[in-house]
Amino acid sequence: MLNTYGIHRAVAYNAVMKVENPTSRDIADIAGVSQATVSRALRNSPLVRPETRDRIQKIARELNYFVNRNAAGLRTHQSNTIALLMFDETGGDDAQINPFFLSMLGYITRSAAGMGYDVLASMQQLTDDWHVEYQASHRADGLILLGYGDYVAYRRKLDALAAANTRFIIYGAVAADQPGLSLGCDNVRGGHMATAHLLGLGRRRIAILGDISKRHPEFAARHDGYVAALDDAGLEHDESLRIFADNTEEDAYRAVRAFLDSGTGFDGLFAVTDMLAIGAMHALADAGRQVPQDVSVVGFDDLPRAAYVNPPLTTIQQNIREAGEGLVKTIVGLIEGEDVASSQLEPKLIVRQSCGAL
Amino acid sequence: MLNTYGIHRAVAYNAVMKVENPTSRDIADIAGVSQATVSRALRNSPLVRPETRDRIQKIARELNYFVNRNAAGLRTHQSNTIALLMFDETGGDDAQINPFFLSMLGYITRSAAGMGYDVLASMQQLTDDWHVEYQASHRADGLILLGYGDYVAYRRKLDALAAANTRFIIYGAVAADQPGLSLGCDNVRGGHMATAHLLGLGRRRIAILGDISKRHPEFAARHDGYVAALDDAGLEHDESLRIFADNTEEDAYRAVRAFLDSGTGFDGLFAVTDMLAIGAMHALADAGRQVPQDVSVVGFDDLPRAAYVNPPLTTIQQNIREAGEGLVKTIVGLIEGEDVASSQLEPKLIVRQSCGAL
DNA sequence: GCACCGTTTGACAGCGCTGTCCATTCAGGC
DNA sequence: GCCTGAATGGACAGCGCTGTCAAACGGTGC
Repeated sequence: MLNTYGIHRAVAYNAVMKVENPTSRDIADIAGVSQATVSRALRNSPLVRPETRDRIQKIARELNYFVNRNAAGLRTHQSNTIALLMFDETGGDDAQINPFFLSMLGYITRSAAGMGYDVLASMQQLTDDWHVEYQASHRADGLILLGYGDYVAYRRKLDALAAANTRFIIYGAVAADQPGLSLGCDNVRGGHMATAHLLGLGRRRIAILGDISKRHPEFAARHDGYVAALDDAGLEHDESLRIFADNTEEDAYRAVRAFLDSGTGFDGLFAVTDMLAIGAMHALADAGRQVPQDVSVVGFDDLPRAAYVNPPLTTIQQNIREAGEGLVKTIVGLIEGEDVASSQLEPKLIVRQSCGAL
Repeated sequence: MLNTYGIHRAVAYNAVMKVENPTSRDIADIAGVSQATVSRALRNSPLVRPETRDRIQKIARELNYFVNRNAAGLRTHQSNTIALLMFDETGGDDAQINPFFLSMLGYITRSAAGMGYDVLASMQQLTDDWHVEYQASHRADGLILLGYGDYVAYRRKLDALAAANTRFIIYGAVAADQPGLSLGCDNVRGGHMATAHLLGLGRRRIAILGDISKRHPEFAARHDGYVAALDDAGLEHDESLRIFADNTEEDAYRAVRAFLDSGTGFDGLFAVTDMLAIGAMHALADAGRQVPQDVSVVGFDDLPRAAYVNPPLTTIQQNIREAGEGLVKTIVGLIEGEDVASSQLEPKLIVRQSCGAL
């Protein structure tokens, strides 16, 4: 390949000859215009005459030419890429990851593509500061964090990101003094809905299942909604109806079995996630309790499987599509200098057969 | 920010001052070496004295400097990125996507990270030639394709990729004359294992559930294994025991209900995926058939939920971890000019309670 | 003291693109 | 015919890095 201008490799182009890894200069030589004009034409600049533009674009298409993103990115100081970081703090067992994330990933990549952005995906345990690097190295213009697991453990990261001036948005976990943008479902409202539904069916002894500590702000918020609903109904909330479980099906199973063994009476159960609800329903079934007659169960998330467990699970749906699209729209807005803010999405009660009137 | 050499913005550096978006030149000025030396030091070149290297790296760390990937990529003509394209041809309902993919994604991103590569994720319906662009635009050095759905529909894409000299590897779908590299589970062997297991339990009327047409080469291969196992046992395979279903739980449910209504007798069922098996088990239960007594069921994939359905599902496990890591290792090998080849992974029979002796 | 050599560093070009500034062209008005 | 201004395209610099080549440096042996 000659690169001496004037004897450029593509000058001798004709309909037959193809250039192997064409650059905009090759296209320019073939089209008989300057390289700058090619650049403009391909970005649909109004500065080039439509006929010229079309001719150039046609040649580019024929030669399978695409703008070199490294060069463009170097020049413009942006990558048109957002990094999607999935924090996996459940202990590293991939098989247990909430399939919810996969749907989200789909909506995120598609709506990012629609806005001209690529998505760099990463799933890791928390190590030191790998996440700061994405923006500093110009690989991504902004970050979306899908935190899953222990909030306390990654709160430090949020502070580090904020300190490094990184543009980021976090899904779900929202604590009052948290830096950066966030988007999540209105967990308080969701918890309220779930509990109010059980109350509406005449249930009075409603247990809550999950880790509602500060480690999981979203679960804690669901608990707040639960308490508020009880309060609205004029009921005290009974601390003995709190069942702790890590967010896995197995742990929920164990916890509910143990709770049943303890003999505490209850007629309703609000599990802070569907995975927990499903584990709980197995435990109830294995202990000979009828769902929904003896105990009515409400979950949270509306996993695909929620509709197929036995009985089908009443749950609170997070609008995954809105969430994914909202995350992208917000982070892109932040990148492009618009005025954006954190927001919450409305949860929705999905009624199925795991709840019944007393 | 002054960029005139000699009055460079970072020249006046002292322990307190920090540069905002440092470049290697800033580091050089501060360290009192040339920019080239900084570049070398950060890549651990043996050409720089260890003390100099350490000093430079320390400064870089302090200033939160990271190599600009666009600039490096422009210079070296590579991006150290692989694109992961998830073909979604199931009709676009994200909720039904196989959670299998999510685990895979985890292994892929982690092993890519371990080899110094980032992963660009994309989930799309098939459009024209978007996937060719990744390499041509220097956004990715190679592609991993996780095809899901209709093979016929994306076979055209594989040919286009091959024609454009794109480096790619496809997971799962393997047809004899297919271009490019592939890695998948040995589906014939898996189908054989599943069927042989049922035969070993005394089952003789074994139905097969799924779309085993050429649209799904991996399912067709599982069917081949099924036929081979029957053959090994001296049994004819009975075409009336083929139950067609799209790869969703609901469709499997409907198909099996219809099959039961048709009155064809059977005592074993090999579902070509776990999702199908789960739908089938619901259908059997709702029709009053006992699993495993009346009908023993084997699935394929070993989804996380397979262990938690009722009864727990006997299935063929694809080693997702090996698969994810193998895909990355192979595509990186291809990118870096090593001698790599397509390969198949050994499936494994996971025995649970959905099968029993007759 | 000097030529020689290995080690370490610096100077420099240029990867392919975009944005700025300048040159050319042409239509229309005088 | 000449001037003006809009429309169109070209020249050029430089984004931040890496690889090549050459220079400087500090021993070593004669």
